[in-house]
Amino acid sequence: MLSFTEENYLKAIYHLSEAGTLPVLTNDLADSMKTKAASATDMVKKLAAKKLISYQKYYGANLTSKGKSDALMVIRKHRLWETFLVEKLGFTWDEVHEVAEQLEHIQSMTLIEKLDSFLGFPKTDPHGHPIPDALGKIKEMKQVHLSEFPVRKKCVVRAVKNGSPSFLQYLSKIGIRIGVMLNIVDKIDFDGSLEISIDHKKKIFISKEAAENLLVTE
Amino acid sequence: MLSFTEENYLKAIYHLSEAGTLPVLTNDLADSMKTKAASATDMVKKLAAKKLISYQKYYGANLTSKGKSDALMVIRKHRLWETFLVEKLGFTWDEVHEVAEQLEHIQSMTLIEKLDSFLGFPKTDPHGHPIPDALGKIKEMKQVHLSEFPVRKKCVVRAVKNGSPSFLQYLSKIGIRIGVMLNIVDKIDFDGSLEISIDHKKKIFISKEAAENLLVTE
DNA sequence: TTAATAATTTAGACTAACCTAAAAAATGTT
DNA sequence: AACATTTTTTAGGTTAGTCTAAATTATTAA
Ligand SMILES: [Mn+2]
Ligand SMILES: [Mn+2]
Ligand SMILES: [Mn+2]
Ligand SMILES: [Mn+2]
Repeated sequence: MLSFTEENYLKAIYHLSEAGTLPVLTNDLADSMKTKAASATDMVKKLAAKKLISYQKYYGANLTSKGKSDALMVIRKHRLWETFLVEKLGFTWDEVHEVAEQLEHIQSMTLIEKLDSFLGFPKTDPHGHPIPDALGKIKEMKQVHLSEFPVRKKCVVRAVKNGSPSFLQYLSKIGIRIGVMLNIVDKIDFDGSLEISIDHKKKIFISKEAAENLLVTE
Repeated sequence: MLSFTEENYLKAIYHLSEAGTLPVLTNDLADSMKTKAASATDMVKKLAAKKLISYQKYYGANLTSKGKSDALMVIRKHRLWETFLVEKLGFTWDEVHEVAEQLEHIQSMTLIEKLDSFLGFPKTDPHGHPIPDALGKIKEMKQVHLSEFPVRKKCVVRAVKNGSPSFLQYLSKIGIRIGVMLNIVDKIDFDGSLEISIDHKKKIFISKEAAENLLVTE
């Protein structure tokens, strides 16, 4: 059985290999875990000994298929709990991540399957992120960053990329939620900021950085 | 902030001082924590340094008022989660304890208050045990062991004393649940076993030990 | 009231996860 | 190709929680 820490490292390696390039480098892993490179080295050695990653000195780490499915199970739990907190307990989407970081480590298959059923087998979490199924299969969605979307063509917000509380609170404040319809009215060359309309109603300017953290589809 | 282990020790000290005589002795604490006396000694020293218990060498430990309220908060969480598992997720009463042992350590006051509200502010958990309120106040119930109850006088099952899965499964099998009406038809002098009727219907014999672990009221 | 027994504490050691500082390897630059 | 810089690993140490074995204190019995 894995410790909380081992589970957190596996999840971090998964997310880093999703985002960046393979293999996952020690310094990136240490940053992501808010720890030091020496500690990350200790842990990758341990995970490699458990065959959850393949690891070569000075080269980096890659999840094995066992490691990947363990990581996906932690992510499944995290996202199901976030969904529970929002849908059933009335948390807002900016409050749930921290609590889910703890709940994702509860050890009980029965619990997570019953929770999934209680929630009606949701496909995505409150941030629009896909929830892996009981077998660890995750449905990749072909979404594009709002910053790359064409001007004057309506799109729907599907997910946030950066899920930090401050970004989520900002989105709530300006009326952007999952499912909302956007339209890029104008793109400002100077700084890459966008003038957008939200649900055909109010127009507002958002920064390039904000637009890069919104995932949309047609 | 307390570690999982510290919380578990505090809870054990609370339950031992509830059940037995004060102060709580090292060996009893070690047994209850399924560890060794030397480890229990280490921990009582630490808890005493944190002013959660008073402790004198060779004498034993008593909770301070801070220690008691911390213990009661863990118990509140444990019992609310057990209630959630049974009421909302469809667990049976013999399955929930182990999972609640993990869930009781999740750190979030907001979470537990929202959970309480979601459950409709339950007063007791699935085993009939009282749930401390948000201030740590616990409502003591004047219940009596079925083994001490008079013959041929109807009573209602309010709680189980021993909550082990095997006892709970046995109770389910013979149709004893919280709220069921019992009547002692006969008391067997030989071994203290009881012949009882359940809900005015079927009659059955139960052992003295079983009767000592059922709490009833008139 | 002394001796035997039981309970408790101390001593010393282990593991997981972390740290800092130093050494080694890889990478970049002239 | 040689040197400088960055990245990564190793060495050695810390803390929380555990253990076994030995020492100490308390309790019971002769
Ligand atoms: Mn999250
Ligand atoms: Mn999420
Ligand atoms: Mn329980
Ligand atoms: Mn209970």
